[in-house]
Amino acid sequence: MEFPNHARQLLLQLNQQRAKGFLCDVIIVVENALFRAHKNILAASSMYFKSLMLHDNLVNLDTDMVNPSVFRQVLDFIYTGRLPSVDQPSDKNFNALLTAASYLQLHDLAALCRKRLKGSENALPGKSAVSNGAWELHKKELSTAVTQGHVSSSEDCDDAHRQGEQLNDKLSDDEPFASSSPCVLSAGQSGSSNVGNVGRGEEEDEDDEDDQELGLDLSKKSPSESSVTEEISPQSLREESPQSDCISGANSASSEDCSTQHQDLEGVEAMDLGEQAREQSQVLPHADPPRQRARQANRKKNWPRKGRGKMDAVEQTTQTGGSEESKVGAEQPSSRGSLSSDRSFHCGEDGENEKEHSEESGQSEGESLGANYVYRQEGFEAVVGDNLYVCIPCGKGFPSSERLNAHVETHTEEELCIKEEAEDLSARAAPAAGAELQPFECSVCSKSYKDPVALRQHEKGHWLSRPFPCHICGKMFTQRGTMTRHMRSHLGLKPFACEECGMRFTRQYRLTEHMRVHSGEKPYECQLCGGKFTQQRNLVSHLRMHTSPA
DNA sequence: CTGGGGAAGGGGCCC
DNA sequence: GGGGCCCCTTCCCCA
Repeated sequence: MEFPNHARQLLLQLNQQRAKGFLCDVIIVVENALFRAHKNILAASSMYFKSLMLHDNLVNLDTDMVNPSVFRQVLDFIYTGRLPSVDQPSDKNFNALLTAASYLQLHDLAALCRKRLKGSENALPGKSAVSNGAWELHKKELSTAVTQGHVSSSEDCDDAHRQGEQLNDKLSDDEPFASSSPCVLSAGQSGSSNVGNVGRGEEEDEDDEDDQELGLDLSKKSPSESSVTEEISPQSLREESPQSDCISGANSASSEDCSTQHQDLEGVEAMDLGEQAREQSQVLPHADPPRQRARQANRKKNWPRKGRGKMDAVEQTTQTGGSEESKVGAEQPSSRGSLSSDRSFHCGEDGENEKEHSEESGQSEGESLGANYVYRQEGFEAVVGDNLYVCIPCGKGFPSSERLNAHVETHTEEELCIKEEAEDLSARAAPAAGAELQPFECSVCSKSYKDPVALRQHEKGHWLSRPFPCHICGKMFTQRGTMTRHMRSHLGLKPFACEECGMRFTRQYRLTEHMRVHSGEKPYECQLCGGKFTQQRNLVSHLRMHTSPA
């Protein structure tokens, strides 16, 4: 007995989830475009992806091999088994697709492209026939992988390699990049990052130092993490909550999906989100092993339970089948001056939703205004065409962040001063009649304005000194390093692992600090009372207690 | 309920 | 660009 459309329905759902960013657990970076997807699906489609998905939530692809528009088609193919909905796909397009498919070891897509290219030499083959053939092959392979359950992160390299050989046998062709052995690529299993390796083709090099040569390498590794590299980062589950799907504007998920995703998914999510969340936690019963171990260790050693704030909140909502909204609430940035980052990106077609979320979460209009202060990402094509990076002050669009940054520098300080003065004057001229009349406060300097337009005008000045935007949330940073570090937290990349308890950190310093928990070292001593502390910041906090008036 | 301590997250800044 | 450190902040636990 077999339900005939089961695999197809499953893929359809997955593709819709991708369109929504729901449960997406990996981000693929292609030039300036970010694509969200499911590790399972990518790993089931390509040995190359499979080897990369084990350890990284961020994959950086070689832009010589694939560009954003081609990868979009590739991704559509992976999720649908169909060629992209291009009216008249040119041979050039198929060549680009073939290159990308070969590079990514998507053998069925490569075969399809070759078939199409060969066919075009004679006569155009029946498109539907080709698509159906591809679909049958694709469906068979994917459904097998999917029904096996979650692609085990601990699945060994031999298995991957075996399957790769099978695929290669099946499609034994002159794959230009098929020699990229997954086993070599997955050197990360022994502790090195794959992010930087992506796209290096046959020039594999296990030297860690080379890992950072390409693109964004946010995954700097701990010197010793062999014991934990195979775990799914709990952060990845948190960070890539459905609310983060704004990035999935880049996913496109083909126009037909976008047009239907709301109808289809709203029902699904309204009814089943909690169920799915529960299922997710069932699939990953040890979704947070490092922390669990840490807590166990704490209990064992009678340490206080670790307070993890936001993560705990998310964990609770997940365990109880919490709604998307509740997760968002738990994820709100708490730091001062935050530009409401987690709300500030959204699907291009989802503007209404963003408004709804803002209202639901009780933000003031001024807060939600932060949503406008982002560099345009993929998904905003309808607004700014190819120039996705927009200079806020002057509104000009640029095709890349680099071009935008170069442009931003052309705004002179003089120009800024004039603007600032004008803003100050208008601010002073406004009646000082209390917060009700000036409810829009600058997130940087706390100046208040009576309307969002004035506030926005004022805040422009701040951004020019913050030339490094986060490509995920749009938040601006003064230094590239800070932005990179910030990106790590988005992506759940915590390369520094504690050998004792498995807890992971985004910064080496944090790990050093944390290790004192295990060693019992308390190097910071209060000169007034002799109290000792593991963290200097806690000593500072403690000293305030001494100095503050009783 | 409250305040203090422990532990952790994030941003700024300097080197 | 990365490391180290500082600051502010949050959350949890416990007395």
